[in-house]
Amino acid sequence: MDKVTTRFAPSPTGFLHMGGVRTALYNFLYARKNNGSFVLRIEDTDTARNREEWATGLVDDLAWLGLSHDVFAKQSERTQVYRDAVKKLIDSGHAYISKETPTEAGQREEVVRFKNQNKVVTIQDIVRGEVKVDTTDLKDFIIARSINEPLYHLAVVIDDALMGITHVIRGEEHLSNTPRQILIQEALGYSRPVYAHLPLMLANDKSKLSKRKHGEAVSLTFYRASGYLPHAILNFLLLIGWNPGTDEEFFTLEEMVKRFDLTKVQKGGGVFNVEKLNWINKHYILQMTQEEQWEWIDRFTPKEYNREMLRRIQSILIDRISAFGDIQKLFDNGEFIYFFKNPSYNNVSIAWKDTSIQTTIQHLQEALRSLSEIQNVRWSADVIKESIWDYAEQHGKGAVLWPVRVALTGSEKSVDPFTVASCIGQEETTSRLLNAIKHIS
RNA sequence: GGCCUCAUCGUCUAGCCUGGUCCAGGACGCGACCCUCUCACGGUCGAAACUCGGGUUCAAAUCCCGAUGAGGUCACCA
Repeated sequence: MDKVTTRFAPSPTGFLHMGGVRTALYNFLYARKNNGSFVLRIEDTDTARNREEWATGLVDDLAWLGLSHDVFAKQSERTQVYRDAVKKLIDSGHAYISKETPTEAGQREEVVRFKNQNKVVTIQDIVRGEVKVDTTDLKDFIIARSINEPLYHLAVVIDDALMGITHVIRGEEHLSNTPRQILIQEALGYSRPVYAHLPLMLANDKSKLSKRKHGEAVSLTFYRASGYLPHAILNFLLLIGWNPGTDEEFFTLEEMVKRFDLTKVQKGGGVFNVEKLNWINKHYILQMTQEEQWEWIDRFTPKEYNREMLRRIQSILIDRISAFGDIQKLFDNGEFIYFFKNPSYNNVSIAWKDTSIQTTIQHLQEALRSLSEIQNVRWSADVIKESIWDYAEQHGKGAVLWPVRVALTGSEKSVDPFTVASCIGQEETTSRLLNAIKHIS
């Protein structure tokens, strides 16, 4: 039996989108599972729309995801192969040169059309089962703009055959195109690969995920830039359209390879839902070591934020984010900025509920007093808490702790006062308490 | 519009092939409560679905037919 060979064949006309990533993943997994070969083929026959940087980006994105390929090819470097095939088709009477009247700029006066025999094609699709299509209404479709310029369907068929692709795993949008490819395939005397048409990756409105319609948030680039982990993305995408039939949700790449099974692929399209991605990403962030987390935090946080403080509040940050890009969003929203600069008390009430100003000042002064008794070397959240806890319990935790916390943060919502105090240090804590007292006096 | 595909909680889905164990299971999200000075985390509990109509059968989410709905595709794009 032939060695299992799959391929991912994107065209470099834009960013790699999430549907494409899943297609790549499934192809990769199926090849690896069967000790086969995974081909990455850049489909750049449309010279007008291709751009080299997109091709480079595609390769880079796949590498970042860890979806390594065994064979790399570019259609633009294979023109001779296509030319030979076109000649062969014409010589054998399966295709002919046709005179045309161009209706748009760039169109040729002569193109190569396939001579359609109008037969019924029956496809055995792994995920869809048997699909029968009458190819009559395809007419004599165009397969090349000229002998040197093959069109998509022709190039795909030739490449798949010559590269020994055994399994064509691609999105359902190609199901309708399959009959015409099979026609070309048969005319060229190639054997037919196994087809598996994957359910579509849908947007919230249930239509096919597309950049034009749904914006940047459909491209891998967006998630990469937002600090999502490559493996979390793969794990998330894996589960849209496939599942192991158990309740398991997390898989290492090795487990994916071992468990993946084309016959368990879903038929219905699946909506790309970010909440679940966030949850999976968070799960993997929590699995990282502190050092690993730090590398990402450092990379995704603007330089102006003090790294020493950033390190101190690492676990707090990790607690609040689902992707590393969220850190900047948090800071941009004004959250946690009290770790980096003095708070202002202008838009916040320092006193707790209906506690009087007098009493609040008393509490703040008491906090100041007991905190000043802590030896600087012992300055830590636990010690700080211990030093004011009894007093707070006696006089009402809200009445005491709220003003202390607001004095330190200038915010109604924040991390607890003990942690904040321990992070900003004894001197700064003292200074902020003093400022707060001054502010309400 | 022609052709093709699909149809279980808001979303991802298990179950469907091999009808009964399903007044339909899990997860995300959501809600409530607990924890708690606030926020977040965490814990507990909860609401939430078999598109509709026929048929087959003692019995249908599961099989058959039809309707409806949704999506895809019909380029000298891929």
